[in-house]
Amino acid sequence: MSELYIRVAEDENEEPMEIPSEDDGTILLSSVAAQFPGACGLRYRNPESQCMRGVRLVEGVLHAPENDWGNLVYVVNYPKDNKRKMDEIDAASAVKVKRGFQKTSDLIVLGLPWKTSEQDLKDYFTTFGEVIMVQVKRDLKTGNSKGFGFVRFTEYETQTKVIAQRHMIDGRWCDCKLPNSKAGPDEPMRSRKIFVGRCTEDMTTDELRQYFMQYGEVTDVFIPKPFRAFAFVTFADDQVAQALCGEDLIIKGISVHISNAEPKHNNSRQMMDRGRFGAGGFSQGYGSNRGGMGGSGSGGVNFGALGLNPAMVAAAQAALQSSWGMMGMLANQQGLASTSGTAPTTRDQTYSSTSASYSSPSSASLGWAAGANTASSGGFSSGFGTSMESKSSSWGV
DNA sequence: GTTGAGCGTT
Repeated sequence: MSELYIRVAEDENEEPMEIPSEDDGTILLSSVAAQFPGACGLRYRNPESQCMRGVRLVEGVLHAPENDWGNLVYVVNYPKDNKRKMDEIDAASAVKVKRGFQKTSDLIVLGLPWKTSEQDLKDYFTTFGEVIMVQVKRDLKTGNSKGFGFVRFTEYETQTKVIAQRHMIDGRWCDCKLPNSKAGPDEPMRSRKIFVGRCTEDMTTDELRQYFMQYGEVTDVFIPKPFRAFAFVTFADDQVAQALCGEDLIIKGISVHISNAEPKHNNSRQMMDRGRFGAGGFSQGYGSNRGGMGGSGSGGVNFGALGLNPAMVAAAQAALQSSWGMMGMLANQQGLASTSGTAPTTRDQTYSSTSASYSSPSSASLGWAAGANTASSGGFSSGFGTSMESKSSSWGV
């Protein structure tokens, strides 16, 4: 393969480092982040206008301007320099400041190479901020590393930053988290966690992390296995999570829906109001009603008579986890049916139509309805079906 | 001497 390197520097006046590109000429953000921990993008000075320009970043992939990286030196962007969505989120930092001081805690570092020493750890983490303590846990007899350790920083801000990203340490990706054993009552992760519905199976945790990085620091990405068409993403800042709730975002050409991971009180109500779940919505088995819409689907948005797609079932199952009371109970019945093997057959159709059904914010509420219809049979092409199809062409799935 | 999700002898 033809190795192509582009020059990247922390600052315009700093010494650049060469970063390898991919075979298609793009550069992975992770490649940049491996050398510049915390990086969230690249920019460069446009020779003509002398203005700084951002490098296109799509789902963790950096694309060369004009399809040619040229001989420019690119400058690393860090989250704090991001002014994009941050306007809405400025209130968040204000709140954070208001809260005043946050105590730092030990962070567990998972995934360390066997050979990494405490000095290595300290050297690495010092690039983020002042380090109070590092430990590498070892077998007492052999002295061999157990592959994890701990680190503690002086500044809470540093801790937040470190938790928010993955770490390439001595050639392995490592994660830093708040230790479980000590994370007692003070883990109000709820408001910082979002539910990402309508995920597809090919979305990896890394991709989701890369995608959601643009909105703020991501501390965790969780994809339930086996595949259930949803994921949880946790941000360092709860305001970021809140700001995204209710939005429909496009990831890899697929429209995913963001909602709160723990809508305890009013969210099931909201979903009713938005027409996503009919009154009798989850009354029928998932696998038993394919093509069984017959005349009962006469224009109505009644899920009981249509097919349930995996995203709906998944959402319902997640609702159970998320203590959505009634919705959870109803969904549980579906869960038994759907896990018995019929889900994969309908998945493909459902997804193509699900993504096609996305056209504008106002039509988002039709999302699952259209998907279910299309997946059931060909019998539903009269109504708004045509407009859906015309729009589906713009999504190269 | 091996390992690769997890949770810290002192």
